[in-house]
Amino acid sequence: MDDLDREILSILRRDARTPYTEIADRVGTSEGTVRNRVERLVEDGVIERFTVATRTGNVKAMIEVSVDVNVDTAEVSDRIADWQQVDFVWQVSGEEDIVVVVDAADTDAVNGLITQARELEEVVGTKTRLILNERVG
Amino acid sequence: MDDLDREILSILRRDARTPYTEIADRVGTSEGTVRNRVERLVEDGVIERFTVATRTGNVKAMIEVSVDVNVDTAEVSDRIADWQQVDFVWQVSGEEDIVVVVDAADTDAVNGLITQARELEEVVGTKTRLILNERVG
DNA sequence: TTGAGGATTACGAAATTCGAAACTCGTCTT
DNA sequence: AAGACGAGTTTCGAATTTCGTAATCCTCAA
Repeated sequence: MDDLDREILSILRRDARTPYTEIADRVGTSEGTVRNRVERLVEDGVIERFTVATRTGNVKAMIEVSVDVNVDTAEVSDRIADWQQVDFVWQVSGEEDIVVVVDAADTDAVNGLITQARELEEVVGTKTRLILNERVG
Repeated sequence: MDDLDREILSILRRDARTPYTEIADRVGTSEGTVRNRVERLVEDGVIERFTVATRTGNVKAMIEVSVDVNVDTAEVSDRIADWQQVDFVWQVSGEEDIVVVVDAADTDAVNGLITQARELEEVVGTKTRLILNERVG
């Protein structure tokens, strides 16, 4: 992981469809080198996957979920991850145990998801933040 | 957003480098249609961007940042987004104002980022959660 | 100096993307 | 009912990108 790798990653984070040829021009090397590097980054697990960031709805939100003690947090996370409109589920340290990032049609839909979470046996509380704006690093 | 769009999206979420030709075969249509659809999805903002999910370090964390009143939160977010190791910066509603998702080499590096945040004039406090596990919806 | 191993570059072939024209199919108008 | 129209789809050749592989370059150690 040298600076060249980091430059390539930063280009791919912003647009993963940038051709190797263009990346090569921008970082001052050859297409083959960019290709080798990207292959190695995937191989090493630095690049977990090529994907698309979507916004199918109009509202994104973080729902911080507290679960009861003696609950299998991983199992609850799995169930939540299956819900439509859920982008990510993180198990986290701190006051709450699970953070759910959702992409919903509107605030009503967010509310529905919160309700759905609170209705789970294992869940003892939720705290929600609307995501007003997103930047990529 | 019909079922065909959703099928295409679900393929791209798993591997955004899947060629149009292959997507077309898998969903039973032509390359041109897949191309038109993807272009429209990007146009409409359903696909925000093509990107790579990375894990350059061993620790991911969320740093919740509170800024002073009368501070331009967007501007602070911009500055933070430029830091190495930062994946996302969200402006959020709720107790804190900004959530920073970072991907760091180790807990020391996370600590460094927290310090860096707290050293900003505008920042009045931070609260950090380690991300122990991530699932995709 | 020489050789080995790894990274980089070069280059032709294969695959993919792209632009644009042709086509399909339902709907509206007369 | 015929014709016109528009949105979406398909087709196809050209341009671009990716891919496989062989040659070259570098650096370090003996």
